[in-house]
Amino acid sequence: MPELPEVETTKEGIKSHLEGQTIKGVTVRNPKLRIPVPDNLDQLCAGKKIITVFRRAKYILIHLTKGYLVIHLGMSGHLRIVTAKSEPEKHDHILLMLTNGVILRFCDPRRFGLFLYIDENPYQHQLLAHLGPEPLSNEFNGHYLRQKARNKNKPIKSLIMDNEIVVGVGNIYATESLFLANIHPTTPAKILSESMCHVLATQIKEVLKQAILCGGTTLRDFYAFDGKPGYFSMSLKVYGRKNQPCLLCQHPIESLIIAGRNSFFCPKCQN
DNA sequence: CTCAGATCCTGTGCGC
DNA sequence: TGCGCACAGGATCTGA
Repeated sequence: MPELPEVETTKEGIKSHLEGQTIKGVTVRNPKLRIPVPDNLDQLCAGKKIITVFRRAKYILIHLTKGYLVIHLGMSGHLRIVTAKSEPEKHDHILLMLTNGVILRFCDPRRFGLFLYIDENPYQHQLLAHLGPEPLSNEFNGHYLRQKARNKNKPIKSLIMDNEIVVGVGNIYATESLFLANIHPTTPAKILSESMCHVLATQIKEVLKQAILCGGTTLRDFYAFDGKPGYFSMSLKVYGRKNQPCLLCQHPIESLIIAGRNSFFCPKCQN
């Protein structure tokens, strides 16, 4: 489900409900996630205060008076702010209860997500230590992308979805930004000129910014902290539009599997 | 090292 | 209406 805009929307939504509050306790209803939830999570969290809530890549980080919670939504996860009387449902695996009666609920049907506690600086943790730059930072630009692409033979779509190159660009936004940049998704990364890399980096930033403004993309199961969908799906230009006319030239949109992921493109506009 | 493919898991949506 | 199959927004591991 979530790419960077959805995670950003979630983080922004829960932030004000959590910061400054104290954790009463944690209920783990199902610890079986991509990495098992620590079985002493309740002891690790109870009584601690939440200092800040922030995001790095697709991870949501909760800085406690001591230690951090590291949350990843995987493919199908979402977080929701609810009140104590709200009954948890089947896939609500973790309930983080605050002393003021508010509960943060972690729901993840496919269980590809994560909910961990770490003591150390999260940026040094195994999961985050090797991540590339944030796509909306100045560090990520055409020159940087060209340097990373120049010796890579793999499709440009796979390159921009590689978290060590740039974080947060998943299948939808990789597909959309390549369309906006007029670059065919299977183009070997190394043949892209610096100016094409500049256009691509610019379009990645644009499409992510627009999606964040819309509250993310809801295709099927993404809902924000308050249960509302994201509206960027209205703005998708190629994703999911196989056989429909290209919005620029009317040629039917085609699809291809690239590195196991469905990819949509206009063969005329993206040559 | 580089890249493609399989894999973890459940729900949904489609075709028969 | 019911059933089975293909597919889904991610990330990591394996092996060619």
